[in-house]
Amino acid sequence: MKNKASKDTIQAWIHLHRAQQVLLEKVESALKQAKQPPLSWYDTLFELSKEKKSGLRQYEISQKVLLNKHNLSRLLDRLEKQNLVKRHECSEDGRGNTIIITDTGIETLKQMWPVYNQAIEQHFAAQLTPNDIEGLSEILSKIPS
Amino acid sequence: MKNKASKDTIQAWIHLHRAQQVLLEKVESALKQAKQPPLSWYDTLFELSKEKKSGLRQYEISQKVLLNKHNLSRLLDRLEKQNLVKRHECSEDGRGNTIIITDTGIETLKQMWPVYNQAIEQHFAAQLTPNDIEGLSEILSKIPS
DNA sequence: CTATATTGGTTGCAGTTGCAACTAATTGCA
DNA sequence: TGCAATTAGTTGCAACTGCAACCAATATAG
Repeated sequence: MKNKASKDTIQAWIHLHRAQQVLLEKVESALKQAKQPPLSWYDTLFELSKEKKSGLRQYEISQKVLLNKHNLSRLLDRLEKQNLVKRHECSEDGRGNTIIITDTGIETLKQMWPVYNQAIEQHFAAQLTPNDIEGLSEILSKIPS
Repeated sequence: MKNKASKDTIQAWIHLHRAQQVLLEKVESALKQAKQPPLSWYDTLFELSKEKKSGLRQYEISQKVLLNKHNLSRLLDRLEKQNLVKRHECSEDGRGNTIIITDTGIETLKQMWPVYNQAIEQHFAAQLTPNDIEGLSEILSKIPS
């Protein structure tokens, strides 16, 4: 197996690393400026909104948003304190709980989206051609989770 | 100005976001497993190693590694405590200091690189074709810092 | 059916980050 | 020159993250 990355690879890696760092910073600061919660709240609420009725188990959210269980548990504490989600007892598994988004949670999502969306458009999409975007998507989808 | 991102854009954004999250996690955990310091140390030491003789001012490092000054100052505290860098008084500007990498710092960099390199190769490059890599690089270089 | 291993989730602690306030030196401009 | 504005860097505090230890419930194996 190859284990030494070529010059090109390193270059691409650096660009990826840097682009993501820059973009994340812009998105977070756009959210902050609009007095909205951070991106991680969005990601979590978004996953929950797709299962509005049945909710999700913590380990499911954890996989989807790539947050380890410790931090997710505490993120949910914060979300719950703001009434954005609610922990319900889980009938099939006495250890766990089912997380369900509240109406306030849905509302928050709705308020965050335009800010998030606008930041993506401005700092990401506006810098690229439609072709670039399609290519990027295709290439990056090959990286396994 | 457009401010609403298309479906394709969002898809690409999600892939970018996720790929980077996954890759960063793999690299960090490879470093940790090899008992090496985190990536941010590498980035900083690397920039300093390019100016081994003259060193860099904190604000210069800050721009290069995209770390704000508060955090950089404390990162340097940690590096200095490990004797990887040294803060020298700056003759041209009494407020600032010049950071210079030590031999131990260079050594650390040398030890980290194979681990880092191998992780990039395995989790990133090995998943893509050379064409992908070149394309990715070209596209992402358009995102301004 | 019991003992053990595994899994889902929480908690305490130490380390890191972000923010705001601060000091000190430098620059700019009247 | 002399005073306000800016810049370089540090520090205190609160929030967040990672890690290890932990509890409780379920799955598994003898």
